[in-house]
Amino acid sequence: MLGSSRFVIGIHVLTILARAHGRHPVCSTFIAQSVNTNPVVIRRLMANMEQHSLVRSLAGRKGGFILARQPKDITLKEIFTALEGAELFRMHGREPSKECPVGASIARVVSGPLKLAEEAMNSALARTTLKDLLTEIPV
Amino acid sequence: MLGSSRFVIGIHVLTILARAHGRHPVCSTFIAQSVNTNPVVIRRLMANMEQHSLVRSLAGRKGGFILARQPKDITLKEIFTALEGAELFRMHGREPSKECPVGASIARVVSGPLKLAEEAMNSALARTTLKDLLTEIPV
DNA sequence: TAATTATGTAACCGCTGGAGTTACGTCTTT
DNA sequence: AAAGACGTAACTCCAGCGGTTACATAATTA
Repeated sequence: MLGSSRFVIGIHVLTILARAHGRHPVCSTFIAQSVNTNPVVIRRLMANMEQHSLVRSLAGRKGGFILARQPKDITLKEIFTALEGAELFRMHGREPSKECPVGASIARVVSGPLKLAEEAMNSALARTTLKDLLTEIPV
Repeated sequence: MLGSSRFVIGIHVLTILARAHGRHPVCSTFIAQSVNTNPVVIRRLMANMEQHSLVRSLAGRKGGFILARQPKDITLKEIFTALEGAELFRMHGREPSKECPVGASIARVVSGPLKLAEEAMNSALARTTLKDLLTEIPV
């Protein structure tokens, strides 16, 4: 299982922004109430998502967050990459023994199949956009 | 990223067993040296893998672990399921607010796409067997 | 211009889970 | 009966996530 719930929270947050898209910014306090967490937690997520050009922040009174792009152009894959990082599989904590033929080559041997699996997951995530999710949520 | 390195360690361990397949059991101490960890860590992994019929343990002197099936019939998908559990994505830690339309429906809306992504990853992992990995490791 | 209300971020705390280790009971072979 | 293997409990250490408070900074607006 993933180490954190940042991905699902990120989808939640961006779906809220998609609902307000083109109308008004949404502040971290409002979002935090929907997610049932602290506003600072939301702002920390937003920092990552702003770096990946998913959202923009507007400072000052009447500020908040808005989508940086159209809901139809933002996919779950991008959200995942922004919040969970590129690496899906955690490798050995300590270096395996180079004395053992398996230990010496396992990292290389395993990298191909794991990369394919990661790409398969990313491709699936890329098929869903925020707009897709929005259509399933009542107005 | 995944919460643990149990999956990659599991692949490592089973590859060692595949190399000895049909010849002799391998003890947890030997495996632990290759993985560079403690024998107990290995035995704990093995408990899960035995439950999923990937390995069998032989007690007593000259005991150890052997594959429960042929290397060509054990896929990375099974190893993943045995060691990381079925759930790939971690959901909200606290329940979202039901007052907000997004909070009230996000879990349901997101479940479909996430399940597809998980299945895509599993399908990719199912395409690699222990035998495939073995052919890439020097004798 | 001053009050209000946002974000940005540091700092700290508590909890959980993975991983490492020791210890010991049990089982099978020799 | 001794040796050497697994099974498992119990303990520790540590990293990372998530929650919280606090405060500097920025932009609106009365």
